[in-house]
Amino acid sequence: MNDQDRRSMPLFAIGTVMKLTELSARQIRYYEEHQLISPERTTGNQRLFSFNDVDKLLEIKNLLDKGLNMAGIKLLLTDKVNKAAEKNETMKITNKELREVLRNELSEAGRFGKSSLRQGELSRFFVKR
Amino acid sequence: MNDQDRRSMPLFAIGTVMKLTELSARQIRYYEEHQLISPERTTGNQRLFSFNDVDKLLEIKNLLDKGLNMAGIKLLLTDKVNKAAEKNETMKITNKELREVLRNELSEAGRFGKSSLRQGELSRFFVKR
DNA sequence: AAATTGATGTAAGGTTTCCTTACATATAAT
DNA sequence: ATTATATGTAAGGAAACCTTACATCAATTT
Repeated sequence: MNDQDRRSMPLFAIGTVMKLTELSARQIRYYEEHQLISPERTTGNQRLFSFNDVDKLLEIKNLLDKGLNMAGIKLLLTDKVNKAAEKNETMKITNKELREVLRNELSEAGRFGKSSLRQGELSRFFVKR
Repeated sequence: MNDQDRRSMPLFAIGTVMKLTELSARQIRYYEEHQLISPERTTGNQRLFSFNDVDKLLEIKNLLDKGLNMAGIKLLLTDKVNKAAEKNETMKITNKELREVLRNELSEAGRFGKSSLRQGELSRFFVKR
């Protein structure tokens, strides 16, 4: 079993994810509805989230705090742009530029919630190689 | 938040732990009853297990496979012996000897279950420093 | 300004998972 | 043979989760 397998293992119930991310169940389900995440299900249809899912949710939260809407967040998180970028120089630049543009359009922001876990932090559960 | 905090965070419902360890709920609760683990609880009294708990359960499973009984496992896992050993040369030796004795009393063992996760493996979720 | 859209709250009714307690069982120890 | 150990199983109840639907409130659009 490699890291990627571990990161995508269905582990957490939604209650745990709520605490981990400080998002409401409504929000989490809403983001799933809009295909930002797609947690596995138990045989009884209950959601089980992976580390990847939680990391994504933390990133979503981060971008929400900065004022982005679903569309923007989707653009930044969606495979389309980011994954394509990894394999394509031109895309990579486009992606970078996109991030810049979005970043510049942000309100100066800065006020953080009282989140106990910051975006990307859960990743440290994993071994970096 | 440091590694130890992360390792002891209450994260997993018992169903998840069952899959992770391939132990029955009955077994897991039994080991708690006998103070081998002590998972947190939700406000509604449902168990939430940490990485440490799961790692311990995997170790318990390992020792079970080797024919140890609760008493032996308890000796090997319990703070008393191991933690004390870290700080005391004499104890350390005693502990080592104890391990030897127990090891020698094992049936030659060897047959493993079809466990998808081996003892210690979950630890790799964490950063080793 | 009024209507629409986007994002989240909340409530109802139902299902699944988990809880404890208790008793059954099989193997091992005495 | 009896007792102890470790686990299975079942019952009844509580907690957590599910979907659906409607409410709300801010931001857009008309």
